[in-house]
Amino acid sequence: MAASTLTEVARLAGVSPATASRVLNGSARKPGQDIAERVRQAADSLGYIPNAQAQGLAKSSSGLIGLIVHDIADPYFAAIALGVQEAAREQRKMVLLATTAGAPADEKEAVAAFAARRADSIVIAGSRSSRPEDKEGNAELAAELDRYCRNGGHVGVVGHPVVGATAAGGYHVVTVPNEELAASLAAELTASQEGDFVIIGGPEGLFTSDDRVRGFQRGLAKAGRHPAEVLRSAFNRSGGYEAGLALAARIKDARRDGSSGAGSERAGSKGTKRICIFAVNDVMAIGAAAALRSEGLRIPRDATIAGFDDIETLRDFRPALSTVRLPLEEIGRQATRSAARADAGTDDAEGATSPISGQITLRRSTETAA
Amino acid sequence: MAASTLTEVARLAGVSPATASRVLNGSARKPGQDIAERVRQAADSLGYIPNAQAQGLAKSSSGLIGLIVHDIADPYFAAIALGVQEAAREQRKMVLLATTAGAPADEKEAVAAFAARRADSIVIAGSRSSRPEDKEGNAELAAELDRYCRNGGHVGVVGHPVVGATAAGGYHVVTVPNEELAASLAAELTASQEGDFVIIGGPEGLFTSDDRVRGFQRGLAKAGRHPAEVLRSAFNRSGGYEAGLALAARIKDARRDGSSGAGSERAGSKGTKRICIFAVNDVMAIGAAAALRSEGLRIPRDATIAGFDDIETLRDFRPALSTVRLPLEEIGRQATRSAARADAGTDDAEGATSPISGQITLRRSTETAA
DNA sequence: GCTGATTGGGAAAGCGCATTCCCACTGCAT
DNA sequence: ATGCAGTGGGAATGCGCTTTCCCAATCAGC
Repeated sequence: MAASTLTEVARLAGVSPATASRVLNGSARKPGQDIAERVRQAADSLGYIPNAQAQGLAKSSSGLIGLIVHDIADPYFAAIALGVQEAAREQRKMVLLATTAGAPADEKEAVAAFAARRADSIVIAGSRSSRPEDKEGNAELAAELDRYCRNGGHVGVVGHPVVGATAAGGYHVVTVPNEELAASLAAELTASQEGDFVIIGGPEGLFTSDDRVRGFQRGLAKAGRHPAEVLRSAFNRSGGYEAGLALAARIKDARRDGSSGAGSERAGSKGTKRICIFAVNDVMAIGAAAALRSEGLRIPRDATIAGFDDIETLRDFRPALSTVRLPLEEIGRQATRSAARADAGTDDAEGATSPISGQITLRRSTETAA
Repeated sequence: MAASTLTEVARLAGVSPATASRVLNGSARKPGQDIAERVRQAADSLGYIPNAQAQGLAKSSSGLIGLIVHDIADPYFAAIALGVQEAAREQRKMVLLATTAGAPADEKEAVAAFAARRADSIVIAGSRSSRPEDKEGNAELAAELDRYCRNGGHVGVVGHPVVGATAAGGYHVVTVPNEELAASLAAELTASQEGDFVIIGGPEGLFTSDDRVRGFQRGLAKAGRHPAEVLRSAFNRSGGYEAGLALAARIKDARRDGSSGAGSERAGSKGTKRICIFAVNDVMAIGAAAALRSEGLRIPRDATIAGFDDIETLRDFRPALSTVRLPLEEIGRQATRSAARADAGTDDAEGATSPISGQITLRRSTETAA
């Protein structure tokens, strides 16, 4: 038994397909009460479900929102995805998910697939990169996105504008003040941290990471500190772990070198106060913390550490992680809404979404009292 | 500029749409080399992207896989989603995501939406429930799923069969041996835990939760322990937290009552050894642990605790959580594959996926040495 | 009671593609 | 030279729906 069609419903109700269509799927013209009733009854006696593909073809709009993330299992993206999902629901649309591991080539492919499905809008989360090896991929991605926009699509971008995008009206970026927030974080930290700062960053060229690094350095400079050394590794937990391992070795070395003095200074003498680590995201921070711990170092005793994002699942981590809270769900919602609003032709200035802001959240991992 | 169509490409290449279709989208008939080349050039000079909706309409298959989860931000579901995503990619399909908070009514709606989009298969993760208030919703959900199956759809179910499903060939359940694993966990725990066991479960009627509770009790019984008391609360972190708060109070009371004796016994005398808490999933366990900690209790000193799932993001939690490792990604993959295989008409017995198994993983949170 | 405006329903033309059917042509064997 | 299978391309149909256009019937206004 194949799914029943509008025509069957119409026949059963004794009306034309046109009329059936008008009553079942909101049309401007409302058929008479009696007829409408007949059609409706016929419809659910047959268990009629409209074929969205056909509807889409006819109306040329699909009710689909494409979402591109690096990794849906990463809580950062999962939170954004939840927001997107909610916004989609408001618009009575469904979301098509693509995970790309951040590879521009895959992202391009995803965009093409979304375009093929005539997604009404697409939301692209996850940092763009400007790494040389991604250059070509980025260009293709931008071209694909541009084409999508020129064909009437709208894309909501989380964070940074897409590199090389030229289609004017199609892009709607939700700006996340990564740099400012990182600067503020640095400012607050300098108040309590006496030792040197070290930054664990993602690969160079990853915008989100670069912004946060830059902001943090700026904050340090403003506070009269010298710039932090920057360790680069993968933008995930294991990246953080690796960097953490390197730092652990260094901390231990420093301690050994200076261990001649009395035991009053906890992290060696020689002017080397306890270092403060800033990892550009929470997941990396957790990885780094795990590495330190595995090397017998304790936080905040032997080193302090701060992250970024304030991932909900990680809030129960101990010592509680100092970080910058970002309204991830809201970010996802806004990206989705802004793209949709433009899609609907509503004036973008009207009901513009409030700018994203974050909140410095100092917790145990950077306490210096102990 | 609207997206270009097959017809335009054909015209530019000087061939008929039929031929263009044959060369651009794999058909049984392969046009000649020269013509194929002409068409392909025309296609990408126009930036042609096939309209998947139209293709779907014509072929009546959409290349879509519907995925239903309770909450994509829950790491459990996120991990499954990742597996589904991977399997979808193998099949060159895209996944449509729906989050339903576990409400059968929403799930029914999601199924209908998937059916409307003619999803080739749908994967439904997240525990079904048999709670009385969900009864009606469940029936409707089952009806909707049945209808979807009768219309040729295939559904992959994670965990428990859908209640009330009658369509024979359409369902493919990936069985997770929750009960057995919980029993094994109990068995292993009884070896080291001397005190009473307490179970923090989800709402009664949630299959996953019920299975784990039942299995755990069975394991206890087998080891000659008396059944654990079962505390019920929400199947998420805050549920665990609440229950944890209640337990904390109880532990403190017990300790106060028996605090007359010498300080050698850590958790009061009076025969009340330190209790062992089994939370039916990791997230709840973390919540409970947080509650205990907030009440000044320490794990495993004042109480031990174990979870279930071995959520990756939670592995860095300290004390490390004893739990049961479940191959969540693999579960997602299998659910997706089994539904797809049936869809493709491949013999299901052939290349049948290996049964899911878990692994008891004891860590610090249940250590009794300290 | 007649005209013009309005309403309410149906017929039909696509939306973009796959696919079946048909036809012209080639190459081979007879 | 003639017939045949085989090959490669095009015409046409239909997937299920929306929407424009058209037409009959109703209503108001004079």
